[in-house]
Amino acid sequence: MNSIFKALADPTRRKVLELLRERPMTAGELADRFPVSRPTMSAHFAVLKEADLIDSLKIGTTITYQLKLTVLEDALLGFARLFSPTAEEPATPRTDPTPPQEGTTK
Amino acid sequence: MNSIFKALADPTRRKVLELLRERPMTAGELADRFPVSRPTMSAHFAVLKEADLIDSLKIGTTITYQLKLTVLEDALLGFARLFSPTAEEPATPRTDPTPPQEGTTK
DNA sequence: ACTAAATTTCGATGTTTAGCTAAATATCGA
DNA sequence: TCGATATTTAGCTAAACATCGAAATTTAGT
Repeated sequence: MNSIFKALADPTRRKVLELLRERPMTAGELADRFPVSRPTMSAHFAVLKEADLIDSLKIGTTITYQLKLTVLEDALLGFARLFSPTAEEPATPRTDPTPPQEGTTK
Repeated sequence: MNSIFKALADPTRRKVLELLRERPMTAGELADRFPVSRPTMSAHFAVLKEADLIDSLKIGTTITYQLKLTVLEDALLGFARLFSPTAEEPATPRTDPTPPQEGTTK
């Protein structure tokens, strides 16, 4: 829980999550969109993964990252609900967009 | 916006916000509930204030802090909505709990 | 086996942050 | 004005963090 907020505290990482909202992307693809080095991006990915906000799937030499939407939402809404228990309901009983898949890169 | 997430990244600060959810409290009152020194708590208050998440009102020697609920909610839900535009609506058109008050301590 | 490509790990550096104690500031009540 | 109380500022240390370039790792293709 703390790790999620820590992960969200950095603008680069938030942007990464936003990019992954649309579709999964490879590490290189993501890195190309930021003005920092690849090792730096790699570290950001590690933080996001540590927080369980993304999944990684290795295919050949490339690693594809995918947003774990439900984890992010549960954390955000769970926290928000702490402050206004009446307000935000679970709302969309979403059909889990995470397909059976455990590609957690070894 | 970044300052808000930075502020939320620390567990002590999140707890402070939770305490203020119920009612405004003085700096000393809050400090008594944490196992850290008053100066340290003061620094946390400064971060929360910098992020515009709390208001301070000085009466005599004591400073009362109050949660700015709408700021917190707007940030949280605004960000959450980035990821599932369909899901969470503004919901409760809340009657602003912040009374006309500009006690921003000097 | 060799080479190229994608990504991470390693080691170093500068910045930020949380924490402390001690001192300063402000306000109240006597 | 004095003394007590509430809070912050100042000055510090230690740990955490973001960043880099260079090297290591892994895999694909020839």
